[in-house]
Amino acid sequence: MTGIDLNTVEEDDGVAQDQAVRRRAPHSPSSLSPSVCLELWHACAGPLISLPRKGSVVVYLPQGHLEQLTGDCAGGEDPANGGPCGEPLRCDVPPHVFCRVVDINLHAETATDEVYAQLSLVPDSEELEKQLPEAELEDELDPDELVGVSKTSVTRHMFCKTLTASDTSTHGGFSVPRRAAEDCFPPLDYKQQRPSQELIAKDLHGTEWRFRHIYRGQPRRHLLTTGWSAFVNKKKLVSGDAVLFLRGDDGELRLGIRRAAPLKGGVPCSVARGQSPNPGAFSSAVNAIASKSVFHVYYNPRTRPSDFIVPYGLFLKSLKSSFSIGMRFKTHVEGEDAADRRHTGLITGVGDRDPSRWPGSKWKCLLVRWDDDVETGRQNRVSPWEIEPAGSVQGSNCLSTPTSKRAKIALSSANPNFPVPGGNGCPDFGESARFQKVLQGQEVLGFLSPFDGSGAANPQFSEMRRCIPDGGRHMMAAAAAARSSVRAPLEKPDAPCHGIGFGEPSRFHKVLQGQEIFPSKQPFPGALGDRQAENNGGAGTGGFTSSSFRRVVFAPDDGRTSGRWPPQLRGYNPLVQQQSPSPAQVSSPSSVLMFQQAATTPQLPGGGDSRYPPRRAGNLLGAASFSDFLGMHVELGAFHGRRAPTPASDSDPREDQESPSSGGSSSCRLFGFSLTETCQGRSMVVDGGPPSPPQSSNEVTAESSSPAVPQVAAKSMARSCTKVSALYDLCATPFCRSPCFFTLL
Amino acid sequence: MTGIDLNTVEEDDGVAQDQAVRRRAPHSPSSLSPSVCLELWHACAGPLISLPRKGSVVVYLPQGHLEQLTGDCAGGEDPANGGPCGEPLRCDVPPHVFCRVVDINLHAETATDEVYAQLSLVPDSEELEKQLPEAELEDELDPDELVGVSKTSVTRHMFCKTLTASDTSTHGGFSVPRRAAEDCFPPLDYKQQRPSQELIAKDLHGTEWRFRHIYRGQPRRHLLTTGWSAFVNKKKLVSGDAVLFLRGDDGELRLGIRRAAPLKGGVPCSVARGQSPNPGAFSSAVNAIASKSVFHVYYNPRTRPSDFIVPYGLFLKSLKSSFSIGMRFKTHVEGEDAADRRHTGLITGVGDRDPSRWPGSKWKCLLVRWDDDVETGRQNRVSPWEIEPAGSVQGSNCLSTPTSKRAKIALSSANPNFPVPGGNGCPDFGESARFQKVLQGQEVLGFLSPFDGSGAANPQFSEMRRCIPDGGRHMMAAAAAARSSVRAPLEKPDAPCHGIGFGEPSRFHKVLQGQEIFPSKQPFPGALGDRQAENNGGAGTGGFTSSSFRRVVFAPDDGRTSGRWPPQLRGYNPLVQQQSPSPAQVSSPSSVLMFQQAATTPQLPGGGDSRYPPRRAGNLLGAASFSDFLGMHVELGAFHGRRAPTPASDSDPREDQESPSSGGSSSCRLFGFSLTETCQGRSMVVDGGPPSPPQSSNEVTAESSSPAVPQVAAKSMARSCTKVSALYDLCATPFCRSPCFFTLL
DNA sequence: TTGTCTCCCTACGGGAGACAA
DNA sequence: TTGTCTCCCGTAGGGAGACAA
Repeated sequence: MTGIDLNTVEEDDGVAQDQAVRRRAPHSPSSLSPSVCLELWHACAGPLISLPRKGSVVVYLPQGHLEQLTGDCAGGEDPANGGPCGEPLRCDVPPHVFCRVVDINLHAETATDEVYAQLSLVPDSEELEKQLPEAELEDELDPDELVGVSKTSVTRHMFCKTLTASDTSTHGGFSVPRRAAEDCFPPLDYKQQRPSQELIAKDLHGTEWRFRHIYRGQPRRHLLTTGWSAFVNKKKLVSGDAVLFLRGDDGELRLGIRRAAPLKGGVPCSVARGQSPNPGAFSSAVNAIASKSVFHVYYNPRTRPSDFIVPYGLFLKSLKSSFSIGMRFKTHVEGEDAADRRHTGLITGVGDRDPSRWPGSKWKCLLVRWDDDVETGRQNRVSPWEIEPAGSVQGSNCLSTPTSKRAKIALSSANPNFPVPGGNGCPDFGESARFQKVLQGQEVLGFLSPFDGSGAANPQFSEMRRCIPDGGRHMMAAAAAARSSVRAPLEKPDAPCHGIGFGEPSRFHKVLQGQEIFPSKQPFPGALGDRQAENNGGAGTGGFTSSSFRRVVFAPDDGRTSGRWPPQLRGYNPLVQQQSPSPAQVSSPSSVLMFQQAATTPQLPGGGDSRYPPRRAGNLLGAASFSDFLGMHVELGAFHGRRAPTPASDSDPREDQESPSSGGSSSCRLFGFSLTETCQGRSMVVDGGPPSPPQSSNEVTAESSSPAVPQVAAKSMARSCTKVSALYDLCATPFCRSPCFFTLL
Repeated sequence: MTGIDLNTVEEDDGVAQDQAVRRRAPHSPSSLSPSVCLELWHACAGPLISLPRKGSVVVYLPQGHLEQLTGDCAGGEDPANGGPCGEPLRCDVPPHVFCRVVDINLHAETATDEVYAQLSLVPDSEELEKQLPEAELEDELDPDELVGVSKTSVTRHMFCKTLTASDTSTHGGFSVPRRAAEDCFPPLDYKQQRPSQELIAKDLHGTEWRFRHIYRGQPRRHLLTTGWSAFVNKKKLVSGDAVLFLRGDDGELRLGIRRAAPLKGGVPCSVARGQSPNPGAFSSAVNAIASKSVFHVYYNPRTRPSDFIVPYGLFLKSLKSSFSIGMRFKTHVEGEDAADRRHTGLITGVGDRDPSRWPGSKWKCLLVRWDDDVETGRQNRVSPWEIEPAGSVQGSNCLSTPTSKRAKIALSSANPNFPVPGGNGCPDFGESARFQKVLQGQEVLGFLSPFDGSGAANPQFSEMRRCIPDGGRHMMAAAAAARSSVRAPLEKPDAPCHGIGFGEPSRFHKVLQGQEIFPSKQPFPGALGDRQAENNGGAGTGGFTSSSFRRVVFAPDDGRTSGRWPPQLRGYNPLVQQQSPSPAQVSSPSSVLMFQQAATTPQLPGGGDSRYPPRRAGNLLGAASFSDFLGMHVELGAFHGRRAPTPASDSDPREDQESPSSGGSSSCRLFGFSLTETCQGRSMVVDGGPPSPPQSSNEVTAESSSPAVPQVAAKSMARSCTKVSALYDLCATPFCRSPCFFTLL
């Protein structure tokens, strides 16, 4: 009311009665503007959303597609009925169609702001088959950027808050968490008795929203008042939904929504997306496959994952895996109604789901019996890439055999909910409720302390690697799938695998709910403060020495490129890796999540608010970067879940020293796996030849285009990537199980 | 507030928060309920809306269809560019496809309440060609009911009011015109100090709306208060929109909307109607034609008329008409932006619009130059059925030659805006603004005094009939259409044309705006009152003697069967015709239109409110019946427009005597054309044989199945119908030009 | 630090008669 | 007869500090 242009509640249905309030940005009429909105899109989609990158290869399973389109994927039915075979649909397509992702378009529903993506696929099997032997791992490691992700995107500050009842009530405004306001909003003139300003934020559609931002009350707090209720009403926000603010480097505010539940009563998605009815979608796909032309699938982060589009690497891995009757497995099944749960079961059969139409299809080729039969309606058929072998196995899967070291580490964890760092080769997710939260799409912050600095033994690593079967590699375009054969990929099975810690348990818990604050007004200093130095020496995490390297680490565009190797994994100069800062102090539990990415103007850690010590390297990855880890190729979320939080408390970084995995060595590590040592001491066997350097190496170098970065960094990177690919094979964890949440609406 | 269940303003987008307010009628879940909603549909569509009846034959012009779908109908382009021929669309369909209307489904947009109809067409050329020689006129006169129109539909009372600013303001309710309230709403207990009641009305979707109806104020007036603003908000009504209430015989209230302008910001119609995109619509039509299977076109009363579906009869007539270069014509062109205007022009060329793809097509085969070139964007090509020969003709079109009498009559009109009754054979529309209103879909009440009671000569009629060219009759299913041959339509250009009066000018004006009240709480008495008798003698209009005849006139189902011959024209017993009542006094100008159709309980004209004298026959037709005249076969609106209002003032029926056209003769007349006289003195030349009696004659007789109606009435009717069919041929007036407003969305 | 509550106050809008076209 | 105005009044809801978790 103090001179600020007030927003009024507008009527619905597009009859804008108050044109002055919401103004469409002239430069972004209807599609998403390239840079900021990409970040916003991913922020709204949630960190678990991974998209294949443009140019990557996926496996399209028409059988699964058809089942989903015909609503026949409910599962739990008699497996003998053959699924949707009764229908007179032409299905003269192979069961596995290799496709190249030629385009990815990010969209947001006009009515609901719900984000979705359209993937354009082109059948591409011949080329793939030719390239297979060499391209296999390369493909998994290909660090190309996700399409559309701006490489020049810049530092952003953002926060995400789940709306409270007060936030959505008609009577008040929006209570802005203090640090969020300080970090994302322009500073107020606190000298005034009741400082206030007008904020203008653009949503995904480029529509401007104006809010009065005031700092008042006793005690003082930040509030959005005028304009807020209009926004709530217009977006039909309810308590439980989350809003996120994102500040670009230019100071421009972006505003996103993540709803707790899909907005009811809206236009059906298929209509809103101009999608033809279901049967047509499939037939068009079939036609496109026959003519090797492009077809489209829609990706909705909200809908139940469907695995009829599988990342190439994951599919390869599932082919390599040997699943035999009697083998126990575990997976993560997302029920339609209940929260996500982790389930285990027993493989009771292996066979085609539709022998007549798609013989040899891997789609739902495994018959399983779940341990908890109480929950009916669960599918008794799964696809190989949906599951992973579990603990006590009758079959011969070495993944289930933890090394003695790991077992010891795991046992050292007093809290079963938070397994000790390092985990084991067949990791346990611990208490499932945590993952529940994670899988609901709440934020997961980067708790990956990339490397713990120890160059300890890595035989375990190669050992596990050796166990990965690679049979089925030649079944690529197969109409008949073979059972996987065992193959030893690594000659040195004892690669070290040191885990790194998460934060202290409660914090970890909160973060998994997406409510954690990662406070830091400015990114991390070029020079290390005391606590950082302490971390470097004690916990073995490295600090940064130059902002250019930091930029490599935090490159925000990477933070949006789910399904890709995050820069940290593409290759890492050990020098750089030793300089990761220590984690910042974690604020009290709240429903606010803050993202902190790269800073253009590095600051001393002690600068700003000294109450918040610099964060450690793991945190530096940030939620956005962490979402990379949940991508298709490296489902690092699995690692994440397996990891125990680091014993180091944020309030006392010295606790890092107590981490069993932080042995003080300075080797390059990833989640406790010492990558550098693996590279140094052992040679990796990558299918008949040295690993080809990832394409991205130069790119990353160029990105962090400091002349100080030698070309050798790229080579190191390449080796690291190779190791990571081995890691990837180890990571067929529940997070990997549903790597892509594709759905054709 | 007095115990009535209040409606609250609900939120939009279907998230019904107040379920109690709007309740979906259990028996009409989503489609229109048969009886009441049919009337409501037509009421909402407006009286100018004419649909072909089920089973009738139309001509489908794929060329026009395609042009509309591809947005190529804007016209005004260089005619040499050939239109949309550049596109690679298959067009192996004949230019004229005769189709039978196998189904008509009435719909209403969920979001906007906008009414539309879906027509199901089946190509039917062979049958037609066989039946042509005999079926030609029969088809035109076929009095079958419009599909779905219940023949048992009963008396309804309805009114339509254009909303005022007060009606739509947030501050008040809806001011109900007194007579409307008394006629349509249940009576209030006027003994109370402030009588009120709750009204429940269902809209087109069956949704119930509740309103508090109160009678208060000083002076007293009827108001809808509580619930009204909710309705206004929900329907997004604005000042200028019209609401109509319709009371069924069961007392059930129906509620419709007729918007002044299409609701902006709504869902595109094509989406709302589940219609595939444009190109698909055409190809499906093409396929259906090839396979002689059904296809659908959508009819939207709001959209710009498109003539790619033409009534069979009209098409035939256009084939018979001779259009030659240099001939002047007139038409009614509805501009996209401006109001509807009448235009004249000169035919400058005759030739195929797309010689390569549709040689011989009549579609836009006439090149024209408009008289007023100022308005750009006008199509310089028209189809023959869009125009009519106009005044000064180089060709030999008798229609353009006014009789001396008519000229005299026209001159006798002091007010050029309201030409005297009778008009002339080549009528002038007079001031176009009036017709603007009519064509905007506002109500047009029945000003047709069907027959003036005299059984006088009808030579003029047969003369006109004789003039009907029959060339082109054998071009029916032609892929190559022949140019129509020139032929002298009338041998006696000076046939008498006696007009009958409309109301007094201002009233006429109001009615053309659709705002006239035709007050009468109950239909018209069996016995004539004084004024009625006065009218009968003076103006030559007949009064009714029995309610059964009256029922013929007012049959409500007829009022919904646009595009058919109204019963009055199917055949009329002169005895009956002499008994048409005189017009009731017209109330003061208002924005209310009341419909009064057949009454089950006849009342004395002097009964009820004596301030409102009985109406004359012309008014008795009522708007609903009048809409028949605007149908495809007889676009009587043209006549109507041509007619001058009767000089007889409603307040003084004796003025009828002053009408130059009501010269006291007692001949059977239609809009000044003495039908009986025409029929008697001249023989009709109908293509090698006497005119076959229209099918409708018996039917009408049966409809007015009073035993008092002798069979001779049917014969007389037949003759009248024949005459009318000749009239029809004469009536290729602007109203005829766009007889069907078909559009494929 | 922030969610919720209560108080205060304004604006909106519904209902009524007044008044005039 | 009815469109508009103005008055009256109830209520929704926005903004503020109080208070407590």
